[in-house]
Amino acid sequence: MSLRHALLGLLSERPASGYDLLKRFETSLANVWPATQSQMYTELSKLSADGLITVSAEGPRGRKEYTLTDEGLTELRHWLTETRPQRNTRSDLLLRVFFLDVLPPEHARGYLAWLADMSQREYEDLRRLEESIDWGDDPLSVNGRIALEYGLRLNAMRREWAEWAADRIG
Amino acid sequence: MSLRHALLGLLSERPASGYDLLKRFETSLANVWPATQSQMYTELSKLSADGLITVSAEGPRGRKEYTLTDEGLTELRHWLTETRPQRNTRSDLLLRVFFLDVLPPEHARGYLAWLADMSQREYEDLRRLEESIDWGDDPLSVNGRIALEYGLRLNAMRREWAEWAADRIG
DNA sequence: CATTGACATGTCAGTTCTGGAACGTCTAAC
DNA sequence: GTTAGACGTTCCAGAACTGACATGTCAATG
Repeated sequence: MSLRHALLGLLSERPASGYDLLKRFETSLANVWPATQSQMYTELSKLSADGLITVSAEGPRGRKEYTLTDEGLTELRHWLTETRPQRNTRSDLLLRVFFLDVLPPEHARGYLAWLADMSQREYEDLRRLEESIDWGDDPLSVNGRIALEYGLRLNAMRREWAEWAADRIG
Repeated sequence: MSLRHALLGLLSERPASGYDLLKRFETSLANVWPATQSQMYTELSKLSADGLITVSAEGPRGRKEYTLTDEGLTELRHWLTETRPQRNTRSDLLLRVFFLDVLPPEHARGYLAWLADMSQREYEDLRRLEESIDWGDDPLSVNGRIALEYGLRLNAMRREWAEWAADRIG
């Protein structure tokens, strides 16, 4: 149900079309809330029907530019302040750990080593991303930087943990 | 699609009924892969229809005990070795961070402070859980301990990050 | 013997999500 | 001119998931 709020959030910065939002998603929110194209267009229609956003302009190729309404902004604020994240996140990654013993130890260690590598690679990708961005003082920069820092710390922690875990097996 | 594998994994330890699995889930896997009762019974039926598990005994009150078949074990091993976790996990928590600037700074800091507290509480809960369990040398203890350690490290990291982030705002 | 609570399964309507297919338009480059 | 590629939207079948409701049995307690 939070794709809704992700879209409201993006539109709170500036008006955009579904296509624009799709692009913005790819380069930012996709990491924390993956969504497909069909899901986004569907959700935009619903948001529009619910009056949280409105078609503020139509461009070439049937382009529809959506703008956040006051009601939409209220809903976004409400979501941020009155509701708390609750859904336990699913982790395919950790689920596997529970059943590692059905594999021979060297395979299990192999999985953990792969995890460590993957975390390291993601860490480096994020570092490069961090360096490639011209961080300003604007709100989006501050928030984006904070979210990115979370990713950095997560991947660092994950790598260390995977290495620690590999040692415990066998 | 991984509830399937969670169930296969649990059944690889020993045969169990849907009800048994439900209980086992609550106390272990629920943290990494939440699932409802209806989902589990539905999935058990499908697994049985697909020949990955089989009804090995029927008990009182319509109890059906399921046992992993060879085919099921093969599928479990295949999942563990041949496939890689890919789905980016959704994080309601991080999603909010992106839009924190629509709130006044003190509210934003309040959210991060709440996050830090929550992480601290979860950390302590896990510590208590860790101490309450009699960890043996069996495979499940080893794996469970490893998964728990992940939770500990994650919450520790999250708390530090939230405190760091609160400092950056305003 | 009545009741409570754990045991035990099944079904269903409604929603969300996935992974595509389909369709059409504009622009720049060749 | 035409064609490739970016732009742009809509629809859909099927799977997964949620949050109930429905139904009944067995064992122990009072």
